Amino acid sequence: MTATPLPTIDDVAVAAGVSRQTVSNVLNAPDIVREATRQKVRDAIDALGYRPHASARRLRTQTSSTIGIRLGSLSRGGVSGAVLDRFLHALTERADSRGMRIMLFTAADEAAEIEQYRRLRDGADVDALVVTGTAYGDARLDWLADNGVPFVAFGRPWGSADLDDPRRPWVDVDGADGVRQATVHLAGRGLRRIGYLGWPDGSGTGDDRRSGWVAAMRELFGDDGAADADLEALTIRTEEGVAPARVELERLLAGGTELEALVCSSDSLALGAMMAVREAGHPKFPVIGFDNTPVAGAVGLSSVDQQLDQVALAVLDLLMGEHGRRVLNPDEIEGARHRLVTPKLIVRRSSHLAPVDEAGSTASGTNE
Amino acid sequence: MTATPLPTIDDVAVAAGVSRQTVSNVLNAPDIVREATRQKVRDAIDALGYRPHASARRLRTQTSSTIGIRLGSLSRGGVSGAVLDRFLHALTERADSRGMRIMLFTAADEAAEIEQYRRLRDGADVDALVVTGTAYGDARLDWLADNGVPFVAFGRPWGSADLDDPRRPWVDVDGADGVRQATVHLAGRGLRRIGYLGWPDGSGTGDDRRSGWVAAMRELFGDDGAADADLEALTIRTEEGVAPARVELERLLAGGTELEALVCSSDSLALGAMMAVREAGHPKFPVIGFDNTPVAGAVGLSSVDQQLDQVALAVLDLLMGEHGRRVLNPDEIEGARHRLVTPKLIVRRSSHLAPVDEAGSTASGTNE
DNA sequence: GCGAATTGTTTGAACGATCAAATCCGCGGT
DNA sequence: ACCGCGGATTTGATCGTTCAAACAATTCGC
Repeated sequence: MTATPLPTIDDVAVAAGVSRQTVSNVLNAPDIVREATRQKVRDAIDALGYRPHASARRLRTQTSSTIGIRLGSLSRGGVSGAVLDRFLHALTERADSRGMRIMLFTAADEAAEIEQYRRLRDGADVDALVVTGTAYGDARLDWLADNGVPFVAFGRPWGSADLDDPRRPWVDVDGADGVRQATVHLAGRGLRRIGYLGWPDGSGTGDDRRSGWVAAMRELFGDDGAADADLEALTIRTEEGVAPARVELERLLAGGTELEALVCSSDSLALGAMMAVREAGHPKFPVIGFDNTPVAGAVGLSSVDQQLDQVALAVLDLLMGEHGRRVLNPDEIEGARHRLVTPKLIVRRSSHLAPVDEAGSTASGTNE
Repeated sequence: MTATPLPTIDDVAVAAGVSRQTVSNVLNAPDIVREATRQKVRDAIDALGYRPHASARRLRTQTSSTIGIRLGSLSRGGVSGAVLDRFLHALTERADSRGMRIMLFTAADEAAEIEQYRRLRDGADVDALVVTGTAYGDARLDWLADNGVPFVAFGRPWGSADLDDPRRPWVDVDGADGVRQATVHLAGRGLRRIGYLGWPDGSGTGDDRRSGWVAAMRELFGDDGAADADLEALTIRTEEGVAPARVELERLLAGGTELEALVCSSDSLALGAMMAVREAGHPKFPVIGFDNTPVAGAVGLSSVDQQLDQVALAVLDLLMGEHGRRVLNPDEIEGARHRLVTPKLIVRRSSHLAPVDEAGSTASGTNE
């Protein structure tokens, strides 16, 4: 009843009447072995149910076919935590189709994360790492670049002097464009006083998103309606989270406002805002979020989708080349070392929490 | 500029003036090496920055210190998909503290999943697997049990004749108890006609949850108020999802109902119900969900939390023993081969979407 | 038809660790 | 002194694979 030992490459070799190496070649370089032999070996492989032992191969090739990614701590959950989770799904699927696997790890802080990088690298556990949640002057990217560990950041390395630095490859979502799409969409419905609800200045992502709104407003209404002062008046800043957004909007509504619609830098903020305006008796006040989290779908909130599948695809392209099946060394690279993915506005029309349609009609407008 | 080769155990041995094996012992069985030698070796390890090569160790020990888990396809996302994601977080953290890593994989269907199991097992990629989303007569569990692959299911193997079958270890959340807690909580606020909104009969999880409500109603109101017929009348069944729940409740409300509160088998259903009753002008109608997803927190929906961290802990206990640091063979086990985790009701009091407090007071009631 | 190039296959060595058995060492007992 | 004993340390073998070089079998050019 004890498990039978798994067949090794030698068992296959004997069964097929060839040598070890020939079996190995059938698996790794089929084109250099003669057709007849190849078939003979394949039959033996099938007959024995042979599978190469991954660890042995890794030891020999010094490669793991594995990509590591940190799964942040539970605490940081929140509504937006879902973005990382969905990225993870997409990455796992895309990686699988390239013969790669995803390994998770955790770390309490930046230092611990770098320590994990070191362990994973030294133990040859991973061929490359995916870094998320990049911040100004990210020490993790420096460490990885300095130590020659292949990686790609999801999120621009904002602090870096040169975004084109080939040593710091990245993929990011064009937040500015997403917010621009949302703004243009609202303007297309005849709205003019479109506000922006975002985070305090200083976060790369936040500033980028707001810039899309600023650009759209200028483009749409020119300098008369969208002078700096006007835009500043239409901007609301608050910390991330449903509650902060709601409190902030309640205060604003209490004081009276001319706002006609709101574009937000996250679904959390959008949801908080929606709850506040709804409470204040404006059932049709349009709000658009960012991230297209499940929550948005559930409550019918229009939102900008990050196209995480495209992001995952781009990450792998950067790590492995267009069609490669192994991670490339930093010096084997060619072409651009970064990719900006264009997000997509998802328009929803739930009439209960955020009806964005004009006067009861269910007419025109994109929908998914 | 090319990466310096990593130090091996031999380098350390030379530096410390001892043999390979002694270095190995310092790492794996420190107690059998003399104190003085141990320190000498430790110093050498630090000086060289040595880390054991994981693949080499795995090849020799035929062990991978890795647990595999399937990450379902993107499509099945929805609000409840978040449960798996949060479990994954918890599992990763708990596993890390036991020296284990989590490896992800995907599979389109059950057959493909079993094929992946085979690949992972044969390649010695994983020591054990965690199976989620168990269904009646789950072929995956049969395969794993038959092939002697260590695993634990998250979710009871409902179809199995014998839930105590030691060959099919499982961990699950006591859904019945969770729903019971929710029901008792509502009754404690003076409500009597507490309805149940759940899925169609036939799903193990769904039937289990409803049974908790049935038990609580009987216990609370005896046979007079909670005869089978009464309970049936208070039960609403619909497919999973926000929209189905909402439609169903709208229909119910249109026809008039005596319902005073609602306990639901998922947050999605609860959210749909909440939207419907709110729309119908019952801002204080209490609703309680299940799963405690981020959405629930965001909209202030009371919900039953699955205590996924406890689930993760139990999974590892079952796989590795109480304090072990390696996965045990199915025959090394002792004690119960399953664990039922008691969930915890999280009471929220957002007054906007589901105010459950009595007449404006913010008084008694547990909160987290 | 013979050496040279070409193609296909085999052989020894290595990857970096752990296991199992052998060796070394100090010490107490007769 | 000698033997035996037990703990500390070392030595040889091994895990399953791929690399690099050697070897065998064809084909090619003239």
